[in-house]
Amino acid sequence: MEANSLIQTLNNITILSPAIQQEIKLHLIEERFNRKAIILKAGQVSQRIYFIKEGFIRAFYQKNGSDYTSWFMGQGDIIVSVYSFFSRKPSFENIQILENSVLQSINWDQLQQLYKTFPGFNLTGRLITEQYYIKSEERSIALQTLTAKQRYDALLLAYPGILQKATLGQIASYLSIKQETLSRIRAKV
Amino acid sequence: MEANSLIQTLNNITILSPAIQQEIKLHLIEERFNRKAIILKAGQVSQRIYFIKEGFIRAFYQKNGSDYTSWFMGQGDIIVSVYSFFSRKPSFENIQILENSVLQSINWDQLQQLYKTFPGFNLTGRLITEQYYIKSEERSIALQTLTAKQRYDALLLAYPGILQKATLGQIASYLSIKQETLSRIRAKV
DNA sequence: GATAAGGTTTGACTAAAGTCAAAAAACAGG
DNA sequence: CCTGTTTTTTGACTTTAGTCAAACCTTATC
Repeated sequence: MEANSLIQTLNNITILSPAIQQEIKLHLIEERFNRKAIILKAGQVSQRIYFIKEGFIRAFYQKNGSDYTSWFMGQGDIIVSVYSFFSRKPSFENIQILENSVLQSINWDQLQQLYKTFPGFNLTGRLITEQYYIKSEERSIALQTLTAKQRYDALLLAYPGILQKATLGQIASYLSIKQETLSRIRAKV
Repeated sequence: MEANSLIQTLNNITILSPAIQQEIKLHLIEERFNRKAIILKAGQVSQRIYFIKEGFIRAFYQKNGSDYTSWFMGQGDIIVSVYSFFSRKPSFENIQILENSVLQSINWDQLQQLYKTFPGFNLTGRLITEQYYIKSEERSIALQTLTAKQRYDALLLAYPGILQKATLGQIASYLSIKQETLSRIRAKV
């Protein structure tokens, strides 16, 4: 089995039967995307759920004329605009490639078909959603209980190469501070 | 069928077969809890997932010597310390009754048994988790894009009776501001 | 209905982050 | 390697929220 593939990642969550694996492989497509490409635009309904085989990506939304980064995601992560993909409503967020990436994906209809054909596959979907829920909760806790400097340090720890991939403006918006503030935090060592 | 019961709420998400409904009813217990009772203490592994038939509840955690309210929840909500219940690790948060409540609940083993016996029930679990994920995301967005006053107004709108049930200290900690700041926001009308 | 405990408000001051503008540095293409 | 664009830093100033302490309410209880 190929390293860093979606199938392998799913198998690490819970073993999939050969039949499901076969069916997933049948629909999975692999694509390359270049830096700065937008793979989901706000206003569109998210149609595909992606797996990052290689690369670095962010999700962001705009409000009151500013950008807010929701997430950074790297190799091995599953990315999707949860709200739009699952509710089938227009997305409020954009998904943007930050470094040339190789993504595997399947579309909504195919995923629903998988759930229908293999009810037990809902277990995988549920576990992934639980994991992402916990991540989201951790983010809220960090925003409430850590200083801006501590959040910055934690981000660098989680994504060591991030300074080469994202701009300080993007990072600041993820940390919930202004770029000037981040610049001053960095200056102070 | 009883109004505001867990079974009814689950059926609104996706229709359950009579067999699953029967099995759930078999394990569901209903209990009354009084104001100030703690139904989950930090450090314990969360064993039960609750449905609020009636009442008002909050989850909070302690860090750096302060209380942080994670959630307020009312009638019709399903409550659980997601992290602890699903990972089976000690909870970092407490769940506290704010007004006398009637809760229905089942324990972890019984829920897993349900998932095992009825693989399609994972669909319900997945959809609920998706809903809660979206709520968590909305919370982060509110924290990033709304002023403290706007967050306060939104909370009052979501839970009109909250001022009679929770203290201003609890509300302030949910809004991510100090009690004194909330007091001043209220004074300025 | 006096008292204590819990909860809320106010005041004076401090700290942290935002704003706006401009300068400096880094980068990308021709 | 020059030039325009984007990104990052710096400065002066304002705004918002936090801190600590005291005073003031409200509620429950004896």
